Amino acid sequence: MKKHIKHDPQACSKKMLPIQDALEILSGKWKLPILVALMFDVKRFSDLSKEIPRITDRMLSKELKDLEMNKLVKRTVYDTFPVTVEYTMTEYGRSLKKVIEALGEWGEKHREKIMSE
Amino acid sequence: MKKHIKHDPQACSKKMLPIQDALEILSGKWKLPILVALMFDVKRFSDLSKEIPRITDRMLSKELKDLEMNKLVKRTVYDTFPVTVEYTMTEYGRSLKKVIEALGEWGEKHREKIMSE
DNA sequence: CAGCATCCTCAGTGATACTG
DNA sequence: CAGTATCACTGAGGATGCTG
Repeated sequence: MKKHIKHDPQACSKKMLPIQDALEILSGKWKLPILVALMFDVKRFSDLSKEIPRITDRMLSKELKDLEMNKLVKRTVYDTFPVTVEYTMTEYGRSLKKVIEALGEWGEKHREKIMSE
Repeated sequence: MKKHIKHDPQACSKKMLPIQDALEILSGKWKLPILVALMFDVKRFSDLSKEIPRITDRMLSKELKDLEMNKLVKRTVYDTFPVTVEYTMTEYGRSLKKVIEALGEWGEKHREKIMSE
């Protein structure tokens, strides 16, 4: 029933934009590792650098800026010498957890599916 | 309480791989538009080409191959002249719908959040 | 310590023309 | 119709060295 309904591709495109926003925010090689690293603890720049294998300072800096712009991560500067900077996942950032879990669960099943040929 | 629990970054990395698999499968400029186009209807190559603005044949072909490799899409060739090829979303492909919806819902809220500054 | 500036490489994508 | 072949371009990301 209702097979005659026409699915407007334009309407679909409107739905697509937020999906692509979300994908873009998680896209790139380092966003997820950084978010995971900040999921449980506040970390400093050098902590993240050590904890995330092979990331360069340049990329860490750039990705943290992106995440900060999207309000997923908060940057706090302390007036010490040399300066200390702490990165925290915001409460809003934690709202991504559900999405990430959904991705993870599907990915898990996908691994099984593909491995079993 | 339980603040003293140490969160093993190695354990986290293991969790991360399937998440990144899922992200990779949806990554790129055209995967989502193609999946959306096939969500409700079987389509032929030229249908998809028309329906997805600005996609080139080259990319359409490549992305369809990727999706087929991941068993999200099925390719059926009909022995007509010239040949006819149909692309269908598999049942398995539909299992992505929940994930995509999760992304979409978060993306929706994110738009509001960012727009409201 | 927490980055930035510079230069470089390459995978992803686009443009165009061609084919079974 | 349903692609493939070829070339060209761009931007993500890497390497290295420098700085407040």
